[in-house]
Amino acid sequence: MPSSANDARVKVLAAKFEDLVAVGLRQLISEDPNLELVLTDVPVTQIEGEIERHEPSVVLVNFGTLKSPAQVFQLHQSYPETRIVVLANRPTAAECNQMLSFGATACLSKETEARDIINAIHLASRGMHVLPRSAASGGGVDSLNLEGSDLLTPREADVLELLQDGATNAQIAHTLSIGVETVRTHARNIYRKLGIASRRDLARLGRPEPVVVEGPDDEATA
Amino acid sequence: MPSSANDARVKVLAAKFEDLVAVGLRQLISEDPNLELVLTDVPVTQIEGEIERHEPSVVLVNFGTLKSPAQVFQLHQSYPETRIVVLANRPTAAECNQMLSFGATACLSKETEARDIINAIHLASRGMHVLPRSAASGGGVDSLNLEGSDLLTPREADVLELLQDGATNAQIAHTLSIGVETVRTHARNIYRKLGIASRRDLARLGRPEPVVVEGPDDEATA
DNA sequence: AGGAAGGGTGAGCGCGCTTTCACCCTTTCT
DNA sequence: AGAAAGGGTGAAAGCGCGCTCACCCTTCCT
Repeated sequence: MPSSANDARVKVLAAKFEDLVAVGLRQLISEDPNLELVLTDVPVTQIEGEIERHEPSVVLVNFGTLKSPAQVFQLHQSYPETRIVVLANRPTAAECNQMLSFGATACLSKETEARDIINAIHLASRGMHVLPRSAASGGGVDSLNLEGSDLLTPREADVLELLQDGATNAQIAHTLSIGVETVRTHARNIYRKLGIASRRDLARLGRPEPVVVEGPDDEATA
Repeated sequence: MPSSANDARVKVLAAKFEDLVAVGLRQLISEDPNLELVLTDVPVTQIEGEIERHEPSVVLVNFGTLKSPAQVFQLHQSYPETRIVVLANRPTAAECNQMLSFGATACLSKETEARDIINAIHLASRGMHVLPRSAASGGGVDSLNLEGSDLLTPREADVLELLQDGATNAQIAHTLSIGVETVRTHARNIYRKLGIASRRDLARLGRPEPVVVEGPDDEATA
């Protein structure tokens, strides 16, 4: 064996899955001496907290139970060191690419063979991307049009950043030197693309602990 | 009993690599009981023939020694069942995506850890895509622009198909109901994108055995 | 030598996306 | 109730890309 003790076991955290899937994951991961399952059945609302607590290398999330596709984005923003592996039922190429563009490292079908899921976890733990057959390959040179579906435009990314800082539309408009109506348009498109409904969804997704004690503003009124 | 003897060992064929890399590959693959290395050090000009002879599930090709990026495309066209794993020195995201769009199943850096290369071979043998860290992930929602670099447009794919059939520019123009000048423009762009110089390169790439005995024409003058 | 092919450049048209803004409405919070 | 935010629609301008074609040149092959 070239490598056995050069690094600790890969810590894996699994979100909530269907019972059968969860049992299978537990079994498979426990069988691999190089994988360590630190926690399973984590509800989507508590993933951030548990990542903070256990600092896993890989987190397995269930596409079907995500609050929104944007949760992957938020997880990646909050914990860029943690590799996100998305398990979906029958992911389309578009879905996989959206997941990747939101920061996921791998996107797998739940129909994937067990050994391949384990392989993918290993690869993902070291940053490599794994995608199912369907994605990234349509059959030839032509029929290939992944990417570009629900990605944020550069301007939308600008607005998103300020949105995450808690700025109002008027503040964003002033900062970017554009009109408030334009900011509202960008915000609408961001919400639609990220699959959320409001800036409060954004805030909720981004923060592990809500801690909204309704206190006075701290620094926003610079 | 997830899977143990439900399928034969995965047959792997390795193209010509640097000596050290080749030795390492041989050692690694022979260590894996589920992998079978059928042939190594295959020169690029003989890959087609050896694929035909051994029918491997996976072929490892060396990006640096490819005749052109289009060789991957040609291999995929000729043997769609064989998964192509490209090993490159330090592949850029663009290169990896070009390889994928040309039909490769995985694109790896030679710096990849040994166990990950083996994992990737397994995943690739079942059609899953594996990409290095650098590819498919730029950092966030914005800086992400993979794909769309050197892909053929639908019209170019039309022209390529006829080009592969050996049609002249005039015949292609007539078939597609466009002008010869337009065909020449498409052809130029195809050659540039595929990294080749002429339709004869295309023909050479597509045929396992060159058989250019410098003799009289055999079939061109149909 | 003549024809086919290839390389370079540029031009026009159409389509889709991005960015900007405007107007309408409802919902939510204070 | 008023302000902020959100949803829907639409429109105009700009940009890039794909497709089409044209003109110039050189190279290759017979």
